[in-house]
Amino acid sequence: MSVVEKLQKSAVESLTALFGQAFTEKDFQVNQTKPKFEGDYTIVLFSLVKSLKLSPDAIGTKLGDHLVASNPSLFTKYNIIKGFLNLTIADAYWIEILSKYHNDVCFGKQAMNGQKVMVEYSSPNTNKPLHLGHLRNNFLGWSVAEIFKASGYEVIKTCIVNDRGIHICKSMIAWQMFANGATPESTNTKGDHFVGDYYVKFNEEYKKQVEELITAGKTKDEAEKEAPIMKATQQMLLDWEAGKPDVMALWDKMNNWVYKGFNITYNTIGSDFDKTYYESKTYLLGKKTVEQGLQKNVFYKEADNSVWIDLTADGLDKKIVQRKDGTSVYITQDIGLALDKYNEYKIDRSIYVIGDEQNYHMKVLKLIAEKLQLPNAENIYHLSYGMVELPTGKMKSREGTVVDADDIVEEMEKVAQDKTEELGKVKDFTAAELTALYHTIGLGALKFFLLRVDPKKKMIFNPEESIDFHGFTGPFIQFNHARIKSILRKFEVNSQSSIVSSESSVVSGFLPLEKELMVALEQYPNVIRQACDEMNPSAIAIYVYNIAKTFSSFYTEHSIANAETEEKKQLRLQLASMTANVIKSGMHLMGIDVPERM
RNA sequence: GGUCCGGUAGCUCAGUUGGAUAGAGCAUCAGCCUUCUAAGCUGAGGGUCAUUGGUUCGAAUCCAAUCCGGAUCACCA
Repeated sequence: MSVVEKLQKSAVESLTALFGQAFTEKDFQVNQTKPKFEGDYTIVLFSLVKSLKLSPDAIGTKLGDHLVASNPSLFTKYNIIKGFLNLTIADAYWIEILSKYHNDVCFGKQAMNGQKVMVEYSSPNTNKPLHLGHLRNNFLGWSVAEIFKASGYEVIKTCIVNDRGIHICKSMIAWQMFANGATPESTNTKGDHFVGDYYVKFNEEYKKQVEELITAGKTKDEAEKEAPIMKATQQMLLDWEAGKPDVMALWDKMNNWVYKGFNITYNTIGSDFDKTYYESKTYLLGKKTVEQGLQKNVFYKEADNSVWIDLTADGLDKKIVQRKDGTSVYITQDIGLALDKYNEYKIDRSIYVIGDEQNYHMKVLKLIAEKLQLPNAENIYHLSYGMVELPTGKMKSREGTVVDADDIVEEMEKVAQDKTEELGKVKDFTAAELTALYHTIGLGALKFFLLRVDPKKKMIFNPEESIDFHGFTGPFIQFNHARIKSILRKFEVNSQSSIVSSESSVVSGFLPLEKELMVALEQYPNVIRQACDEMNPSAIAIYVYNIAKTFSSFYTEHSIANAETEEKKQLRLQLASMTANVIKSGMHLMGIDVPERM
């Protein structure tokens, strides 16, 4: 039980004993006491005034007296200022609860809750490499999955690969036209970039052909429809759906190039999946669900044989779920996939990490799933995140303003290298150790940058200024971890060392910064719970930063090695050790490693 | 036009179910390395919380209207 929970429980008991009516913890609010006032936690008294018909001060005095008298081991004193009851928690209680928490939480001993959650993220297209927006998706999905794990869920990470459709055919056509048999190997190009280049070439050629046709007197619409390269692409899509062997072989070959490239990127950024779905397989499930929907009268058929659902009663529109030629559309594939996911894993919750541009689509998906009465339809959840934009607006591939994932990772590692060399603190590292360190710092900076913002909000990335390594950043936190580790090495404290016992004489009187650190450390489990409830890694990012910042102030103002007494030194070593553990654990939840030295 | 999301310091962002004098980082300015790693610490300046009205002991937070910005409303995925 956390300090706040304990306080709430005590206050409920005291109020009930004092006033003879039933109270719950919802009848009053508990906040952390603002630094300018004395105390650790504050009960806001205003909400009790009406039901008790007493002044805030009168309630506060009675409650404060009763709390201190009945829980002497928990509260030492109180004060009341303008309707706020500020309570001071006993020093010994901090030691006690921290020592318990030190064993429970820091080393991942969370009990499983028996629930299974699936997190789908990444969802790449196989016609172009990953960009900055994908990175936000990947980091978010991975982190949310880890936060679920830390909260006791069994987690299945999945990826749906969008490996079919007209856009894939564009790359294929362009390769046939312009490559002369070139391959990633022959050109020494990463597979996904290689294929992406042909996607770009397609668009260039298409644009050229359209302009030629317009010059020849066609309208824009006609030109766009009649451009030979577009016609060839549409024919290829039909051939693909018909399973024409040479088209299938080319498709297979080019997709494998892309997968090879993706795997390198995923490996670099630390994304991994327990299960990968391919749209080329799941789209076939569409037809079956449509038939079932027709039988249940959830869907209806138009005269031209196309199949629809009417969602106007739910405030949405009519949506097509199957074309008149019998082929399935986007939404139908997703329904099949949702069913498939459940059938295979019997999941309790299904999370989709997808950009907010698809809010409408996901709303429709969930609604249809519910109307079809698919198992667990109500537990489908769209974890919607905002787009990553440039200061000039959205990233546009046509204008060449897309920030490539591989490029940005490499750039961050380079910045980490420059900075590290400049500081010259790890000159004894081997080349391999240095490479690993640059990767840890560079990728850490990038991940922290993308995860520290509330997922729901769109965010702005300025490629002109590289990501900062100072202040509210990954490297700052990593730096503080390395600093602590340096001290712990010196005094041979390992992370398992037990905390100062509560009987020790050291427990009387903490410095403000010592207390601040303890209060913050104690909150870690609550922060994980909150991050899990909200599916929001930024709660972790903000928390871990605050811990690191508090430690940094502490470190500068007070010496650990030369503490006033041996007991103080032991206490500070323990606090430092726990801080390092919490930093490491919290950063891990965001997929960020912390170095021992930097 | 319908629906949804957003607007907090020059910039990027926090701000718990309404609570005390709205907070960080970057940038700017002034200090701090003989002492556990200065990727650091301390301090200063910087705000009409888009606007207006309402709800109440109390509103950045809840409600309504307005203004501005974005997303979406395909037999594309």
